[in-house]
Formats: sequence, structure tokens, C-alpha cells
Amino acid sequence: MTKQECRKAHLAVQDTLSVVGGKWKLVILAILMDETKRFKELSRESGISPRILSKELKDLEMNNLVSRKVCDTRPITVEYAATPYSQTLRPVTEALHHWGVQHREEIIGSERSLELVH
Amino acid sequence: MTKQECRKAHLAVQDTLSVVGGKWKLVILAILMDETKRFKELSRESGISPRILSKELKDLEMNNLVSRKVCDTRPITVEYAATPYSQTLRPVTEALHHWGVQHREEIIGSERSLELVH
DNA sequence: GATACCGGTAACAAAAAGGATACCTAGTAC
DNA sequence: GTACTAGGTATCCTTTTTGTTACCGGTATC
Repeated sequence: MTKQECRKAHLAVQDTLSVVGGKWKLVILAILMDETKRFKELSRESGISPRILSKELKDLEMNNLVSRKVCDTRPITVEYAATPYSQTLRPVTEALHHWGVQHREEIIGSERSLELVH
Repeated sequence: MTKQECRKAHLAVQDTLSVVGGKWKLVILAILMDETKRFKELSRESGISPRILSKELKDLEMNNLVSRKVCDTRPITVEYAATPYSQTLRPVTEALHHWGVQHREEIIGSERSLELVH
């Protein structure tokens, strides 16, 4: 790999992170890829406060990664879903998920169990 | 998938992000997986200022994802390398890299080329 | 009428990240 | 002695990100 190519390689990683980086976007996508959720369901389940969630969903919507559908129920509900395009991110979320599981096993038993999310 | 399992699934993603989340860690790993680098090389190539780079490398070292080796040269140099354990993250960085390339193609030609990292 | 649920926002606070510059120790070259 | 290399650290400051709480307007339920 030349230096040019290497530079390109890590720029591609940065590209991706500029879209789905940050603390929550990939978590939200992982949830929505499993099933569509309403706003407050999503807020409760992920533990993200409404203000942040609202912003993150807008960002994701702008990048065509989630869709927003207002349902004519009483009271009105809003369904967020992973878009077809977001399915192209599945290898990413799956790799993160898989590594998380494996890393947790790696750490449990070692003297570092404290570092885990509860 | 039950709700229990779904909750577990996105917690695993959070576990991973708690270790390699943030703006730089995966970029650094992507570079080091390609080849070992010295501190200032890494700083120049990634564009990370020494203060931040130093902190990020310490975090990664603590999680056994990079190794630090002081070389007895004049002047002394320090080599950072990806550890064997960090190789388990390769599917993650590869997925990010691949998506970045593909997403860039998706956007070029559309009216959104402005959103890319240069 | 009081209460609760819905999606979402306003106002504010705290924390994390990023950036600029100078500096330190130790060596090597002029 | 001066200037340069290298790996960082210290200080200060600005920007970005994240979080907390309360609240709105509309509807349904007790």
C-alpha cells in the first residue's frame, strides 16, 4: 500500500465517522434495524434524552438513514424506521455488535470487569 | 428477537463504542493496522494535535489495542503499533472503510458533495 | 376537572473535544 | 553557543457535544 492509498484508507474511515460517529447514531441504528420504534419508545429504550434523540434523528434523516412517518392515531404517533440505504451499514453495526460481545467475554474474568456498560 | 435480546444487542454496540468510540481512536487504529508509526509521524499523518494524540494513545494502550516501544536511537524514537488483540477489530475498521468508500461514491454526483471530508 | 400520554422544543448547564503556543530533556550538527 | 531533531507535557482558550429539566398543545381517560 502506498502512502497515498493509506491516506485514502483512513480518510474513508473518517468519512464514515462523520456520518455515523458520535455517541448515539450507531446505537440508534442498531435498534431501528431490529424494529421500527416510536419517539418515546426509542428514548426510553436507548436512554437518550429527548433533546439529543431529536437532534440525532434529524441528522440521520438528512443522510437518508432513518425515515419518519407520522401516523394518524390518537394521540398522533411517529414511527422511525431504518431505511433501505441504512441496510448498507449492517456490516458496520454487526461488526460492532460482535466485537462488543467478544470483548465483554474477554474482560469478564480478567480484573477489569468494572469497565463495562451496565 | 425478544426485548431482552434486543437490549443486549445494542448494549454490545455501546460496549464497543465505549472503547473505540470518539473521533479518533478508530482512525488511529486504521493507520496503525497498516503500519507502525512514530509519534510525530502519526500526528502529521492524521492531523491530530500532540495533546489529543497523546491522550488517545494512552487510552488505546490501556485497552491493549496499541503497543508502545521506545527505541534506543539518537534521538530516542517511540514506535506505536497495533497489537495482536487489535486485530480482532479489523472487521470493524474494514466495515467502516468499505462503507466510507461506497458512501463517498453515493454522494459524488448527487448534489451533496459538500458533506465530504477533504 | 385532574391526570396521563404523545412528539418535540426552550433554556440552561456541564463535559468533552479541539486548537495554539510554549516549554522540557536529551542528543546531534554546525 | 546556536539550532535542529524527537517525544511528549503544560497552560490557556474556544468550540462542540451531551445532558437535565421543564414545558407546550392536543387528545383521551378517570
